[in-house]
Amino acid sequence: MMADGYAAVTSRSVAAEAGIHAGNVHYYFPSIDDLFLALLSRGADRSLERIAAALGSPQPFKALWNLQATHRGVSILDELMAAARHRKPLRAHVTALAKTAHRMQIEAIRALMPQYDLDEELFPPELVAAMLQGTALLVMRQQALDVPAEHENARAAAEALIDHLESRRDLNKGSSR
Amino acid sequence: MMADGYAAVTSRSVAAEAGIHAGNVHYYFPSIDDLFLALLSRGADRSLERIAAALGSPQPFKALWNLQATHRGVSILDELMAAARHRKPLRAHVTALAKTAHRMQIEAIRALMPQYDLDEELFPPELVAAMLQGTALLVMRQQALDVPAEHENARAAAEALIDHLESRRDLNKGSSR
DNA sequence: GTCTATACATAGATAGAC
DNA sequence: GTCTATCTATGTATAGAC
Repeated sequence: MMADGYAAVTSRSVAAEAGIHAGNVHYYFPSIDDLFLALLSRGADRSLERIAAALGSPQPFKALWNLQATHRGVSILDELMAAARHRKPLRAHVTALAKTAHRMQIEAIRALMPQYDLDEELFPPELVAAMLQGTALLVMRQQALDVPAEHENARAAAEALIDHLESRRDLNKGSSR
Repeated sequence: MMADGYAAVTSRSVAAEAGIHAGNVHYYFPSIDDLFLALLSRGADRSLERIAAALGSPQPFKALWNLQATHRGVSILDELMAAARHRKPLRAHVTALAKTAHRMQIEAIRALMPQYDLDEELFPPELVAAMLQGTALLVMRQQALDVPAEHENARAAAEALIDHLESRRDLNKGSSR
């Protein structure tokens, strides 16, 4: 799926990859959508756990960035979202996961905002979340498309900015003691 | 394509939509990839023109945001990028367009940076471009997935931030005269 | 230029042997 | 549980009538 897109995931291609025979795929996953749903639900739990862990870590923004700008699961969900556009049975499940992940982040970021010393008028949690996740998504996509040199600058600059925010947060924590 | 994903674009579905017959689609577009390529190349010129116009407008960041967070062409390119992952003939053309658009923006933003009063150490042009485009991409996607209320906050906050940057730029221009 | 008909390949899914 | 075989549907593409 990652190499050739969701449309390349067929009973036969999956069977070939797994070293079994095509009919057998339907024994475990009656329909192909069931296979995607299994992939999604297995990934969903892990994904939400990882986000929760990142949000509770010592450097939440940095951890969230690392998750969304480097983790394979993000690209898989990206592909599943593309698949959900023409596979109706998937759609509700994918959107539900996206919404849950979104709300988790909004609430956690809202609680963290005071520590990061950002103007909350200009940077409400919804925007911070969208900027963080959106920038990560774009960098991941550039990486998939471009020659390596193209996206490295953006990635490095994003990490430097986040490190800057984290170090400012550390200062705030120190001064509030 | 926008409603059901690129995989729903078939000789028959296109013919039905156009009110003609399936074989006729292949008369104009020998293969389906040719159809996608035609769509891409027609969109590419327009798209680059629109980006150039935005970058040269009185409020470049705002214009770029409006283009990338509201324009239909962005979603089409998004879908074509998904298609390019498993349709090899498309891949080179899609990446070429993405690269060209990317470089145009980087160069223009680099020239504009001094006016926007941003710390260029923290915000190099590559990062500004990635944040702007990435945030727009995410908001567009939220809009496609969520109930309307979900993405409105992020969109409104992004626009307020950009308006803030634009007004600060106007002040700089005024004081430099 | 548009239609009908059709060849060909591949996908989804099921049945039944082993 | 895994295999083979097969049905059915759909998509790509071509040929030839109108």
